[in-house]
Amino acid sequence: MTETEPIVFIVDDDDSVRKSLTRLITSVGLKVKTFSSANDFLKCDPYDGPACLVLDIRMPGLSGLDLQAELTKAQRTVSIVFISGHGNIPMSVQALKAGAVDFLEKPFDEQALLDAVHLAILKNKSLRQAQTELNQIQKRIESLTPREREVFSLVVTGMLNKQIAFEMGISEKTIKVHRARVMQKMQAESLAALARMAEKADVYP
Amino acid sequence: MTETEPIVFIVDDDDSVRKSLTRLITSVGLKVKTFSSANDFLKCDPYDGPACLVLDIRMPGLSGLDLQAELTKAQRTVSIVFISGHGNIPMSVQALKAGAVDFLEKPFDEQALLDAVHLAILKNKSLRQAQTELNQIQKRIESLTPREREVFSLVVTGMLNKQIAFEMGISEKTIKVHRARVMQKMQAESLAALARMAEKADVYP
DNA sequence: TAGGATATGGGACTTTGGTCTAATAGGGGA
DNA sequence: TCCCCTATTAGACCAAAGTCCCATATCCTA
Repeated sequence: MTETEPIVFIVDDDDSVRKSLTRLITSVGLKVKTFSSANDFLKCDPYDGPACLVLDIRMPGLSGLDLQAELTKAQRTVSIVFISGHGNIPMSVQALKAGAVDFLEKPFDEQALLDAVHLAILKNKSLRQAQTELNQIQKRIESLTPREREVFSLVVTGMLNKQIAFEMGISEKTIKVHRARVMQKMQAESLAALARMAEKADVYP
Repeated sequence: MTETEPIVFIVDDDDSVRKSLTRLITSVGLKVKTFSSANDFLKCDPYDGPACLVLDIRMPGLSGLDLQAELTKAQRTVSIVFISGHGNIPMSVQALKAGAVDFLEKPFDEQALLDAVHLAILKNKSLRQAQTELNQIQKRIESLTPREREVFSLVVTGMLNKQIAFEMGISEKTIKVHRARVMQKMQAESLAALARMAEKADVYP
């Protein structure tokens, strides 16, 4: 597994802002890709790696907040640092409540922006990691047959095969069969590992 | 276990604001307690139940943000809804980054405030619940002897007693003894339950 | 209609975990 | 000095889980 390089996306309709941001961010060795509108960014291929988005609030067409909403809807995980020339409090509140990493006013302190970008990349990395892990677990759960899923959810509560058999009204022998398949399909080498997966996938109420 | 009643604390130096807020919030059946300064609130006994704090930003003495910082430092879990007459973007950003539930500008929409308060109470409830659960688990972990803790962390990775014994260079028999004590002290009725506790307490890297 | 996936079970066997009793040994506090 | 906690181990035994190999009965699809 190669460590993918982080990319900083910049979406701002102002050409000079894009240029100065690019200069600033590339100066610390980060890769940059710029877009002059939210729609351009939405049209581009979702980047499969740690990504940060430096996003202007006020733009013709889709606004920064609109873009944020679209990305959330499309389940594209980018960590956003907002920059605004004429923002207001409700905007900043909405942005942060929707998960933005920071919200800076123009003219911003260069170091503050770089800090925010680095933090966003870090957060994005761990977010992506947690997400892919969860996806894998859920995909495995989907590969279970209905009966296996039933056994799975009872097993991870700590019930004995005997008890599960009674609960489901079938033989303990059959539970063993299902259970073995669950362990195999979930790729769990131990009950402890299975329980951890269940915990992450929120199988418990 | 009796369900403790939620309380809405109001901290604002303006008498008339306190009064109108109290009227509004009690009108939906919530209990209210008011304070005219941040220090007064800090001096009062930490309430052990779901709590929401409606907090003014600008006040003589400690500001709302100062109070938020103090509460965080003191590990007092209250969910905060900020209200501000003369706030600005950096303030709102700081407040939300520090975990505030909402940040409303005066004059605020009454329904918006009530919604925020209700949301804050909900969040506070689940926060408190997760916290007390975590505390219990950590207290139990602390009650383990060093050797037991070692066995604990190896057990929850799914290792067999035999493997743990080899890893620790002692007899499998001893592992069984430690393991039994771990289950007892952690109040886990099954390996699955133990693994879930370990997951919550972040025993894994 | 043949084959695959699913669900169900039995028999026989091994490994693993849990429990009970009992014992030894060192460190530290009353 | 004596007792408690901690750590260590043994033997005996039972319960639980996992693993073979096997068989039957659906249901759905190619």
